[in-house]
Amino acid sequence: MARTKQYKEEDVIQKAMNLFWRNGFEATSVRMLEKEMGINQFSIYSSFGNKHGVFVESIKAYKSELNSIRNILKNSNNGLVGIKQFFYDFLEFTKENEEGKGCLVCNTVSELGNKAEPDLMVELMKFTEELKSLFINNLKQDKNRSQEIVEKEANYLTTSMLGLSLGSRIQNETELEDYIEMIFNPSLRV
Amino acid sequence: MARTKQYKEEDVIQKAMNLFWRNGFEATSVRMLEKEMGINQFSIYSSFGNKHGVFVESIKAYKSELNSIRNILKNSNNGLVGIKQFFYDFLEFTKENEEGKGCLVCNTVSELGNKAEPDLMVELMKFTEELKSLFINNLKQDKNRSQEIVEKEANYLTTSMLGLSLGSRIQNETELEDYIEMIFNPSLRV
DNA sequence: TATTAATCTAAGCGTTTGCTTAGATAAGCA
DNA sequence: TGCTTATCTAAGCAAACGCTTAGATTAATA
Repeated sequence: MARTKQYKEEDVIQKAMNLFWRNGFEATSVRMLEKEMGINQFSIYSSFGNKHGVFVESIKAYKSELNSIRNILKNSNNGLVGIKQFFYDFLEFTKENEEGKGCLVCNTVSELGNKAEPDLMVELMKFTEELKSLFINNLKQDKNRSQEIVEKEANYLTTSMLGLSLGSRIQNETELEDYIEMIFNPSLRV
Repeated sequence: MARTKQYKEEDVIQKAMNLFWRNGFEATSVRMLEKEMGINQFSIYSSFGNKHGVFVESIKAYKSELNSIRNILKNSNNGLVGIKQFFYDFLEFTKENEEGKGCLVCNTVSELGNKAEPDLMVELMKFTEELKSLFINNLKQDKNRSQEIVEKEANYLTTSMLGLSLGSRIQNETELEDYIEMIFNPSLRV
């Protein structure tokens, strides 16, 4: 028969993901991927088709990387407290290995916007929707909330996560802590 | 003597800014700038040095474009009400000419992060700081707020603006309105 | 051990990138 | 009107881009 692969695709995607996370899609070249993934361009293209294919798989890997903190939220049954914890967990998550990377999905939305390829767009949207539904679950755990207000609060929390992602890239710890604390213990009212 | 310029630099920068706003820095090529600005590459380079120079001037132009709604906030003396109005004004601003562009400064922060050239970074940071100081001014207009809480609230509002910018690129009107309303009329509390 | 076929290396494909330059053009002063 | 000189056009530079391909290598089967 024939020769066997000298790498596991999940291993090299993990490395590709970290590169995309640091640099974004456009600013990451196939030559850079080659070095970081530790395999030749031929192998990259035979395994993933093209650069876009590597990226889509990286996004999927990112989402399962996020599963650890996602599951903490999913398994919590303490309503808002669990959501607040998720905000702090997420902030820690963005700082692992290297600071100022933010969230890969949010970064991608910002970089490509509505110009993302359909299959990629699906992955990005699923991310936001899943987040929102997790928020809704936990919001419902605190009784005496109407369906209507839960929906509004979930929309608010989802967009707030986008702010946290972008904020984590340029703001200091105090500013970010003030941000999270103010979300869950607000003092503003018009 | 010699020939005179056939274009005003402020005019062509305005057009460059719109292109950068739609596409981001990397995804905007000098050939695209050439067409959009209506002048030859030679003129671009003799007027602005290089692509980066065009971009820095575009960021400055963007900031003065934002002056109209910035001044509404600056001249307001109704505290939080003025800040809330600014959030809505900003949302309208991001939709002018074309939807889903977000805020050029926020987009740039997301694209380049801490890899931005120093002179560009200065412009980006000035933007955030100025925003924060405007918020502080208005927060102080509502009496019985301590200096300490004003600082926290300003940090919160600044990061919230980042969320609004990114949100404006992917979320619908309802989600965005829920977001703003919840900021200024919060129902969450842990 | 010889055969087979997938995986490897490395060179190279055509395009596009940011930027430069030689020569044509034209505007103001003598 | 003729000279001067900055601005224009358009061609072209090296480097980097995403991607392909020919040929060497290697592991599993017969």
